[in-house]
Amino acid sequence: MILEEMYTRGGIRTPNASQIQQITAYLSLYGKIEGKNVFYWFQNHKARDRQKLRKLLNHHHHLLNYPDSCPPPVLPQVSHYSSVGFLPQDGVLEDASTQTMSYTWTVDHHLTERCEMDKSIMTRTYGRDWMMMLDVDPTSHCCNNKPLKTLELFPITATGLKDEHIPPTSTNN
Amino acid sequence: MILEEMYTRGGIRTPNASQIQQITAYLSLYGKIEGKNVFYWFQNHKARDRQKLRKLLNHHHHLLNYPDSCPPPVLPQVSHYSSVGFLPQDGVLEDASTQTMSYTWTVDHHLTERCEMDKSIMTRTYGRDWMMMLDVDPTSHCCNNKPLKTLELFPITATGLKDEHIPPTSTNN
DNA sequence: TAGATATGAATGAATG
DNA sequence: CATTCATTCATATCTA
Repeated sequence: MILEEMYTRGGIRTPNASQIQQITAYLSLYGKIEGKNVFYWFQNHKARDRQKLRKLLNHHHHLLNYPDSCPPPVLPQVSHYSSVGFLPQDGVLEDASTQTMSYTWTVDHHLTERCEMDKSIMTRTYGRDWMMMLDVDPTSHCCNNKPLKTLELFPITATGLKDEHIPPTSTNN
Repeated sequence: MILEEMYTRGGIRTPNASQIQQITAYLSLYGKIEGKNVFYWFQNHKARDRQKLRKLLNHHHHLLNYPDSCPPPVLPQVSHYSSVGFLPQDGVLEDASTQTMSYTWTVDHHLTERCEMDKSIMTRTYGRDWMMMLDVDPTSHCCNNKPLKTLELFPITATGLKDEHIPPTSTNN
């Protein structure tokens, strides 16, 4: 948590030897620790942080450039469901959203079929980072042949629980 | 990320069966997924969130009750080092010279200076030599012959280093 | 429910 | 800095 603070609030990304020494000295108050630990921590943290960001930007990129050519690899236009009551903790999701959401997804799905260069684009833009590719389910890239039956799945029936093997659903909320 | 959005921005913590179904249906656009996956995701996320918070609060508790009887279990008052130039990415870290935290750092600085035989070199090299410096624990290796004054500032009793042991004692729930 | 075990994710440690 | 590899964690899951 301390390092996290230094990283996030302090903005430290690549501490130099001197900084590492001091940080190490400070942290050693809590237990055995070496400079390399601190070094690796920052290196890993920065890398994974950046990776996360890139992933995000990549998806954002898709949304901006192919808003209706394929389903967003990750984030489904927040504006969509948020304005449709998708996010609200409550049960708005239950009724009202069903229709609207269905609509959105339907659209996405329709357009899905045209997205084939998706991967190539990704590769072209972030070729070196294949790790990002793992985000997309290979079996259903963005153009899987899943029928647009999503809508039909919505008719939610409380009974569906068992079928899904959903563990004890604390019906609270 | 979609789930994260729902959790954070949407405030969804414990989706009910119905919600889970819809979320699952939506996510299924990206690949194979079952309701239980969504269910578990929220369970995990919430649990981890709670745990993180608990830990944080616990530390704060320590800080508030034993401000000078033991080393700060976690965060060394952000406000302090942030206003003292502790965090800044640059090298401001070097000239720590202020209040509370400063003490620690000032002392640390002194200490680090003693074990600085090849520090300057690596600072420039940034190669294998650079890492070598990090391999040693500043408090126990090159400077272990000199009692850490820092410790005196934080009267650490015996192995107070690991008071952090907070096993999954999920007393509640 | 309390163990025992399997497993995905996170993260430390390296390597080139 | 991108990747890889090994552990650790925290469940998910199964069983008595």
